[in-house]
Amino acid sequence: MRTLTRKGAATRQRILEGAAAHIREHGVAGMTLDDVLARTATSKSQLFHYFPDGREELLLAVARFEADRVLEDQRPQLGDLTSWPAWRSWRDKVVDRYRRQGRLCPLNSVTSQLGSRTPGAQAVVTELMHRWQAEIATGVRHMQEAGEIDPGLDPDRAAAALLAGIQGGVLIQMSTGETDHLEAALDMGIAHLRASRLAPS
Amino acid sequence: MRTLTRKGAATRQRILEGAAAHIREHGVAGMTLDDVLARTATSKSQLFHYFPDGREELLLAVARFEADRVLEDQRPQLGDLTSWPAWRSWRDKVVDRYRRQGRLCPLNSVTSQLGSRTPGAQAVVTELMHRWQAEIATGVRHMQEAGEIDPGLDPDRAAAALLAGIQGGVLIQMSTGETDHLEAALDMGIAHLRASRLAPS
DNA sequence: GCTAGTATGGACTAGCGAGTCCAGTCTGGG
DNA sequence: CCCAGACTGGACTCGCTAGTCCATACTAGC
Repeated sequence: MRTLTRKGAATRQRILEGAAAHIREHGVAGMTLDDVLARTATSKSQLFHYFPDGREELLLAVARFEADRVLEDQRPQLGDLTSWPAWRSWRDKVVDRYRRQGRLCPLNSVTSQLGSRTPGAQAVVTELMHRWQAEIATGVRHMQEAGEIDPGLDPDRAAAALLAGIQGGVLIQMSTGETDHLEAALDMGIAHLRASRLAPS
Repeated sequence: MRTLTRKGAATRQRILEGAAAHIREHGVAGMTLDDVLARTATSKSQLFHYFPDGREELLLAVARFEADRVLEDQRPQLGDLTSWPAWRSWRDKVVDRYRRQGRLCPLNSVTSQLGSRTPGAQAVVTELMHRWQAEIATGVRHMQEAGEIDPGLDPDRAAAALLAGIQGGVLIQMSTGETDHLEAALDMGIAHLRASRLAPS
């Protein structure tokens, strides 16, 4: 696997995306290597050729793949939180994204499977959270500069709280199937930011 | 298993608690039936005697066991959210509980393992969330009656948002090991309630 | 202290699924 | 056109683990 030909890269990608798709449908526990092979019309030797450490390496690759999608799916809104309508638009996009995704969260599934053993999975999630939080915080700072949010409010902490609300909303959705909590958390978080200018907390 | 003698009930309980303990330490994926047997000094036949459906039934029982603990661990504060210091005290208790628990969340672990297959696991979590949210909402109503929270605010929705923040904070803690997000979410949620009287959102 | 039902021990099975291996095919640079 | 190295097919091993089975030991009510 030192060098990949075009054909090889394509096969590797096919396996990766096939695994990701299967996990989105059946969860990690419901994914066997043979499932992926059948679905992607590949063979054992190919899988182990491109992912020498087997299942674990594949799962980690899927985690990275899914983590990248998360922020991308929020663009361009996430990077442009410069007005209240923009915040609203972002909020709607987040809700919509997770409503579409349904009850299974690939990332949560993967990380809770790989668990604490491998540092890799945790690292992927941690980095995702940091980047996500940073982008929200940037939005908060924009609004502070525009005089729309109390300048005394800590942008990182506000972003942390908002992010936690999103995560929890999605988590609850996985059990209930409803996005009520996600929406409530986002709305309350944003409402708090808007209100801060009037009544600093 | 129609009737249990005292001895039988004790054995069943030992198995259940042993499984719960093992899961808290190693996660569901890291739990095999033999692990539980070794740990609880019981035999296969006993396990299947008390949990005829085997692993799945045991896991479900553990889920119920853990779900019960969650709310109990927040008492008496959770049931007495009648003043701002009481809210603060509850907030501290929640943070402390999850800080102690560390990076592994048994419930999340179990449900994401049992996954969507069995309706049981989802039901356990859903019911826990409902009860939790209801208790928070009751606290909000108390404060509204005391004139400490804007009466125009929807208590259930506020409780939903706060609950989502908690869940997300805990989820993030599972990756990062830090309770920062949990604390930020709780603090922001409560701050928003307090501020609502001054500046209704 | 009899006996019906409960509790327990532990060997055994069966099947799944990850990972190995080797033999054969393709590809691209020289 | 040649050959080193990338790519592919698929049979095979092997460990692990859930679940079964039967023989035995206990217990409680009568």
